[in-house]
Amino acid sequence: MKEHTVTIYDISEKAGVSIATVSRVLNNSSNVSENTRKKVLAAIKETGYTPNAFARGLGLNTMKTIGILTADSSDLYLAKAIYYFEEELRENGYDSLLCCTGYELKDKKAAIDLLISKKVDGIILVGSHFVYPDACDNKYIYGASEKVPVMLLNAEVEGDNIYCVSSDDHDSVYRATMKLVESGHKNVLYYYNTTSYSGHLKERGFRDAMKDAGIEVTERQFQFFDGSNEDIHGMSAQLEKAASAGLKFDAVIASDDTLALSAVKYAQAKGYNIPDDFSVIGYNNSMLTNCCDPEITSIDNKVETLCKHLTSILLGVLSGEEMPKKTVFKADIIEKGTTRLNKD
Amino acid sequence: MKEHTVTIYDISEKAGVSIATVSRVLNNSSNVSENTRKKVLAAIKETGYTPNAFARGLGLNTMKTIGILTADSSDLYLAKAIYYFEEELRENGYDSLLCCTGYELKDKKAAIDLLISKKVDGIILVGSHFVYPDACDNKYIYGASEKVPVMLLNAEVEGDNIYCVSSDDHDSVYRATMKLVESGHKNVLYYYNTTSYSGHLKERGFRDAMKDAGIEVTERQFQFFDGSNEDIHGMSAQLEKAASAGLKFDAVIASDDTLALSAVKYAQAKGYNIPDDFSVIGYNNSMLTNCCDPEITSIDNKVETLCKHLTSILLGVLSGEEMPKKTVFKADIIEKGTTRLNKD
DNA sequence: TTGTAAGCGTTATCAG
DNA sequence: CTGATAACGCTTACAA
Repeated sequence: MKEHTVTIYDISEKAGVSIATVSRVLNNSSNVSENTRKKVLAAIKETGYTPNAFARGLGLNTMKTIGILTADSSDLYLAKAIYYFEEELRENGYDSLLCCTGYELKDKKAAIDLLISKKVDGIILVGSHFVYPDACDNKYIYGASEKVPVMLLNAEVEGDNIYCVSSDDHDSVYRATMKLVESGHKNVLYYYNTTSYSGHLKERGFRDAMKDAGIEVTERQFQFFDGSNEDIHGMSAQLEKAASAGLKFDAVIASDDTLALSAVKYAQAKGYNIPDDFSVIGYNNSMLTNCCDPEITSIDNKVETLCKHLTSILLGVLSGEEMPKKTVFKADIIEKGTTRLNKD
Repeated sequence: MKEHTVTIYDISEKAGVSIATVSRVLNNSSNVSENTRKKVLAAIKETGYTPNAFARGLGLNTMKTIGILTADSSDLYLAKAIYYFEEELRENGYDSLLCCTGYELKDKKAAIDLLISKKVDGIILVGSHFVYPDACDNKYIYGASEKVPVMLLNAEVEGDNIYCVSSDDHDSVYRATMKLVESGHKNVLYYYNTTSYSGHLKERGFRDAMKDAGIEVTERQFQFFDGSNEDIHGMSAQLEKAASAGLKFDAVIASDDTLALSAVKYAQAKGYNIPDDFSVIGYNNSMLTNCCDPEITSIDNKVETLCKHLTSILLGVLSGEEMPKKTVFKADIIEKGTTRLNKD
């Protein structure tokens, strides 16, 4: 008794109609008499028939799938973004093909090619790591955009069929730095772990604020942490090392909540009183900010808002509408226990 | 000038061979003369041709895709698991279709149906939430297993074409509880936030350990937190409330690191000295355990190991091999600063 | 309102 | 070693 997967032919036979009619009821297509529709639906229910997605894909040239690329789906921030994308897309009938690429350019290229060969309808690049300072390294994005719309979260690339949604990182770090300075901090350390596009913007924000505040900065104030995203120990240790090498700082502004948390741990190990002796500002306003005591003041770049907007733009593009190529949101500074910022 | 996507016919024409031959070189199939192979490859390179995945899927009845279901891809633990799955699968030529279902049964059913209708080659259910105490609620898993192999991470269901990989949650909590008791703790509170399959095992482990230690437990010692996974505040508040209602406890064993972290915050707010007055053990040994001071002793259930094993079992099943239906790993107790456990 | 038939782009089975 | 040709299961003009 060979298992015969039920096809549209079986249904047509059982219902006593042609396959075209079956297809019509399947697609809620125009003009099917209530009577035959019922017959067909009955046959479908009886057999448990489901249309073959490949055949359908072949005919329609789409399987309603969006490729989501991210360096690391287990990163707190990226994971959140993926979550929102997946949710929004599915609510609109699209599935998500996920690719975690790591941080190597060649792996990103490979993943994007693979997604395109699998005929995704669009591609979302989650996180600023996909855009490189050297324009040449961004060619692969243009390549992809020739085939399908490419959406960037927290990054910016100009081009046909490329759409960007981001948070104004320069502005938010600028404002945060200013507040720190205005509340009396002279020696602010900038602690970062990414040299991506948005990473540069953040750093720029810091530099510009210091400049506008008339405070000289030295390169030692810029601490780059080059290790795992989860290595809180290592992060604290680096601050400790910098301090014992003579670097003075009474505040840290971090490009990421993890770094901020490590700064809190560092300061507490030193016996500093937060926020009186020492201030910290993080980035992303993730749950990590609530994990220590006092809780961490952090920049909230509203990932949910960004993701929902990005998705709606993508859906618009896919249905042929004209959509904005670039959308920028302002971030909020969420003040908690690691700062005492004078004014608003 | 209409854009004509290049097909196998174009290649066959350009190379002066039949489409069958093109297909053969495409699939490294047997017996193609070196000469014609070259011609075909040249034509392919010249045109930038890529095979149409849908057509291929139609013929082969697979697009080498695995459906990954999880309640919440932004949960720290689940996100890690997804990361490992995706990585392992892609290295073996499979893509991952991700579905975040939330915690509602009906949404899980819908998602699984959708994945099957998209013709995935297998399904991975990530996290114990997919298995319900009431067997009736697990029918949907059997339904899926009739179509494709179903893999469960941290859950157990017996059935054809269903494979389970898990960590021995009962054992690990049992051992952790015992250590706590042996190191002098009489009033251990069990703090949990899930009633899933593995949740029950953990609780069982706690109960059995207490029983074997000859310590009576009251139901008040079992605190269930029914809120967001990220609501550290709420979690601490619940402990505070229980305490002020007269519940005495000098240790917390948590079903999750988040809860453990909230216990640390609670104890520190109370001014307790950890680990001298108060001990805490978490679960998952996630980065959260390193976020506070002292750092949290936690049960490491080796998610990476589990995921890699699960994937290799799935791959085995897909290639027709006989594979173990149930694989259980022992967890480790990683002792850090929130406990002082006497012996090993 | 319904049916017929022509694709969609592969793979696989035969012959040659 | 290579070429016809029949699936694969569905959508969609075009006819009726």
